[in-house]
Amino acid sequence: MESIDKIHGTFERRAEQKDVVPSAVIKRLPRYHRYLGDLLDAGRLRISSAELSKIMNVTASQIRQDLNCFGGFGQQGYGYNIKYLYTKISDLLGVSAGYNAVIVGAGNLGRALASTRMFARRGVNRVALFDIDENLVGKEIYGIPVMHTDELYSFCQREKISIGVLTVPKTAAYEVARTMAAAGVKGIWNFANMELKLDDASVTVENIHLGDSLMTLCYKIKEGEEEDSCED
Amino acid sequence: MESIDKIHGTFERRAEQKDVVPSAVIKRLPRYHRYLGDLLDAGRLRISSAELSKIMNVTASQIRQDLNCFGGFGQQGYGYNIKYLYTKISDLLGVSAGYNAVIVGAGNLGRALASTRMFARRGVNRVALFDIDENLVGKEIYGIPVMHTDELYSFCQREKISIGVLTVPKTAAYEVARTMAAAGVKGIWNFANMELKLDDASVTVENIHLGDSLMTLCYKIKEGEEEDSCED
DNA sequence: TAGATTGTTAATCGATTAACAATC
DNA sequence: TAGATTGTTAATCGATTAACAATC
Repeated sequence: MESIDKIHGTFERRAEQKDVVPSAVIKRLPRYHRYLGDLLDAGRLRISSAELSKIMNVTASQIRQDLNCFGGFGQQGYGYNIKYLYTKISDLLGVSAGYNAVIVGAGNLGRALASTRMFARRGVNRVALFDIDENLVGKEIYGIPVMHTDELYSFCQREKISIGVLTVPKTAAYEVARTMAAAGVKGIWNFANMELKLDDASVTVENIHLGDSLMTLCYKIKEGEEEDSCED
Repeated sequence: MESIDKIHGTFERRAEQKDVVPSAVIKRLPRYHRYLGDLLDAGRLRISSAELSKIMNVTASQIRQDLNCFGGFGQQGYGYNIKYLYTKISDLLGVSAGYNAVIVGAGNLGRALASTRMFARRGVNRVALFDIDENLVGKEIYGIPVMHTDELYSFCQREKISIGVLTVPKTAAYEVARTMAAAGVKGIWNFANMELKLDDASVTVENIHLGDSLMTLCYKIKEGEEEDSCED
């Protein structure tokens, strides 16, 4: 049995965030979170930077450097307590903030997102779907009520919605986004295939560009083909 | 009227790819492609690195540096010919290779992807959907035939499929991926919410982690909130 | 205590920006 | 020609890796 209490005491004392966290580190946090979650599911209690580096295909040095931006999470001679580390990264990423989200656009994509456990796993509550299709309004999809987009503004205000998921066609994206921003929504997750720019600096936009990813895949395939033929 | 012929002659002479293209540049290419496409749609003929830098929110220096990795695309005193640049980047990214793709998993996500013009715009042909649901097999979704997953292997072999889009549940992902790899598929676009690792080095995997993006959004929201309260 | 493994400094590497000569 | 703007070099900045003393 591990002496977890003792270790935690040590952790708590030292855990202080450094001045500025490099953006390169922030970008890697979700991936750490994912792998630590898997290790936790597998029943693992602790891990060294060396072992984690093998699993994640990065250098052990980078892992230690990264995790140290937020204060001493590890313990010399022992490694990292997985549960503790997972919780700390969750906190850092705002997973435990319990944000409320609405999904605007109940088409295939909106429904695909609504159906997953992605939100719940990250502490985000999907409280409603919105659409302009009268056939859908009033129904439930995967247990989530569908409301008319006309009600979006008042609903977001009333229910303290922090996250708006945008799965409407490009043409409607700006209007919906501005409505949500005006109603106090703090983050927009934009799937509308365009770079959404809002004047309101208090609203964060995360643009998803699946097309870019598809192009990167094409590039890599093409690269592979060229390498094959480079036999001189 | 622009003297495009003369400029193109010059371009062709100089357009030689440098030794190694930094991965940071490759990552940015799809974004250049997107913006140049928009400019093209807007009927623009040419653009300077200075103007493009304003639109794209990057430095003009970076644009010139990036585009120069592939040879001289621009012309001093003139700028860049948008059409020419767009075509060149398309070629670099493999858009003009005309790859064939199948989508495996005809659920909400598979259908959402099938319905978009994303593939066509990037020169990728969606030739078939695959599912194990007998109610769907034999039907068409958005004009694309749905076939049974049992036929996946022989179909990919016969129809020279280069890209496999994976929108099946996590549990089925590895089996489907290995089937496709064995049938000669060169790239797998993986939406199965897990890091797919294949032994076959000739197959490229592009993992989509929407959850990571959602977490990044949560982080940014949390950041914004903290800034507000930092008024000392 | 001895072994293991972190935290942290210093060295290296790569990416970005600035500046300007080349040239259209 | 004069003005504009690239291509390219050099300077700066940030991120990664290596190494090892600190310490559990």
